[in-house]
Amino acid sequence: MYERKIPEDLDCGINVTMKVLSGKWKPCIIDSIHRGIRRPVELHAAIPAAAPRVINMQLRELEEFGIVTKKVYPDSVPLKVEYYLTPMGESVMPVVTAIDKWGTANKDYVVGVCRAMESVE
Amino acid sequence: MYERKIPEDLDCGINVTMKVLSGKWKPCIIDSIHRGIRRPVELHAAIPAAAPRVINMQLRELEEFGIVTKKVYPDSVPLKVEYYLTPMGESVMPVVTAIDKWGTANKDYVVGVCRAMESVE
DNA sequence: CGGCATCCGGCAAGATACTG
DNA sequence: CAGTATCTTGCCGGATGCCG
Repeated sequence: MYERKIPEDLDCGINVTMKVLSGKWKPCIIDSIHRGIRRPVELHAAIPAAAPRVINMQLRELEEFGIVTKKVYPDSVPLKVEYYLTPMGESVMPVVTAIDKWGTANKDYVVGVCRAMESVE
Repeated sequence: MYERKIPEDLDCGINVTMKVLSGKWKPCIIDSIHRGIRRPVELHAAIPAAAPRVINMQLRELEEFGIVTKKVYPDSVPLKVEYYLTPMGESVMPVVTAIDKWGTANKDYVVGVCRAMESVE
């Protein structure tokens, strides 16, 4: 669902959620924060494939939508920052959980299909 | 969540689902088919913003993953085709439903945030 | 460490036109 | 109506480098 930029027709509930969750790593990031991974470096360690810059971008987008909040420790050296889910962010968890659950349950199947597709090309 | 093409790291359940649902209109299409909208024209009517070509592309991708099946009526003039959810497709419905539910519940909030963002730029 | 600036490539998706 | 072929484009995200 992470996808491309979203249908502007926000009448449909689906599109509304898409608008907020669209971004290659947003669901992963939300899930990670929910699990207690709060600092950008840690997020990058948890999701190595996502470049720090991208993580940062997506965090700010999520912040704009009130899904996460940023807490800065100004006196900390080196600089320390933490992200938390807001109540609104917590309310999206059922969506993220559903995504994770289906993916986990059907991982083998999907991987199988992917392999088959690759071997054809 | 519809998003860009997905993390190849299919260890994470989230990425697995992303792999299957990524595409600007896939969740909408799945939801529509589930509601009994089966023909491409009807789907286009239901989702006017999605060009027929794109709907077709995404249908084929969903077909590759075994989420939908195509039924052709060869003797029908004009040509008639119908798409159905497979059992695997039905199993994704909880995800789609969760997406729709959250979006519907928070539509006003999200629209509000979007407006605020626009007026700033 | 956190995060902004910049440059660039890829690819999904829009537009259009054409077959069966 | 269903679907393909082309061409074009918007823009997300990857890569690097630098600053506080």
